[in-house]
Amino acid sequence: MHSVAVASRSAEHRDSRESRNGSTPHLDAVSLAIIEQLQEDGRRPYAAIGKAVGLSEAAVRQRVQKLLDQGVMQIVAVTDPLTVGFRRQAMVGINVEGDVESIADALTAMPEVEYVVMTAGSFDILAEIVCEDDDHLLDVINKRMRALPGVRSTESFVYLKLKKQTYMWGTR
Amino acid sequence: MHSVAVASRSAEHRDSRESRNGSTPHLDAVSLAIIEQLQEDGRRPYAAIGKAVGLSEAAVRQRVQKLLDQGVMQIVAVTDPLTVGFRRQAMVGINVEGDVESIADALTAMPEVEYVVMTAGSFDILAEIVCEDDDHLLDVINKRMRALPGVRSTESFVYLKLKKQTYMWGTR
DNA sequence: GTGAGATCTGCGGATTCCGCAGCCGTCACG
DNA sequence: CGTGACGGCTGCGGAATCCGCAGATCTCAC
Repeated sequence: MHSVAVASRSAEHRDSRESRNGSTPHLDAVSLAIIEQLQEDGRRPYAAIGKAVGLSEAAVRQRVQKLLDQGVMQIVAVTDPLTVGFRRQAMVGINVEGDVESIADALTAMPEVEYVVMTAGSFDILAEIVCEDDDHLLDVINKRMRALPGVRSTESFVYLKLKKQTYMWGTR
Repeated sequence: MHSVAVASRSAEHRDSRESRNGSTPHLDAVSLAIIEQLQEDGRRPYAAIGKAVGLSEAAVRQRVQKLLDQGVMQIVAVTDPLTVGFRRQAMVGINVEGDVESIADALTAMPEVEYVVMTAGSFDILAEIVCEDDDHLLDVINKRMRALPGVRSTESFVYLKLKKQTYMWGTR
């Protein structure tokens, strides 16, 4: 059993070395498994996770802490904003002239903007907005987003009903 | 101090009664505050939350359990899928003829679909897809989504870079 | 007014969290 | 080849947390 543990550990090292091609800080199979456990239940005890992935409780704790520190993962409560008092949400498609990334950064700085992604297709950027009411939504879109220099046009999709929202990738 | 606690409790009751107009199961100020605490840190101890919102540890535990059971909130680990090995993501705008909700339900049943929302605007539905590679993405969009009866057209926005992803509404 | 229901509190006992020391690999360097 | 630094895992206690339960209080309905 001891030799098995050693073998699996060196295998992980091989994995982490191979996956160091991208800019993102590696991620071996064990950390993946830990993340999957926490995607099922963000409060699952470290000992239970350790049993599931074949690691001691302390090792799981150290890895989780590292993943959090590195920003690879965050453990949070998520809700349907509509049930929490945010009446108006919208996805906004944006076309940009000039530097797309600087516009995206400007959007990122807005607290009402929950989600910003650069895309290929008929929009350069998609941004999700969460507001308390129509006035607030209108203000953000027309006064603040369209006022950014370089924003050529925007198209809004106001949310009527949220049907699905999961965070289970890797768990299927 | 005892009378103060009683007063605040009856105030909460008033809140919950007022907010019972929507179809969603109420949500008083204390539960809101608990959710905010867990949005900052999903593993925060119940006692610490209780101190912050003015409730005993056991009461916080009962409320959190209830919020989870009711599906109002979930405590999970969230990551940037790109760092976890899912190379291709896309937002897909969909136009529907006939019953929009049944199409949305069909999309919800697909494991690759992370996010489904019914919208007003030039799309009836927005769906976010998370896939491992281009083949997988192509398969989901062309073979499965466009094959649904009632789907008139789709437009895809492949993700190039995720710039922001937060879950802090209510905490600002 | 009386009982059902919901929610909060307080309290042990079991479980979990957390820091620390020690061990064992790998790697770099002389 | 040896040696020292470093990262990661284990095991171990003590402190903190979790969890179920019984009792109290308030509301609501009949």
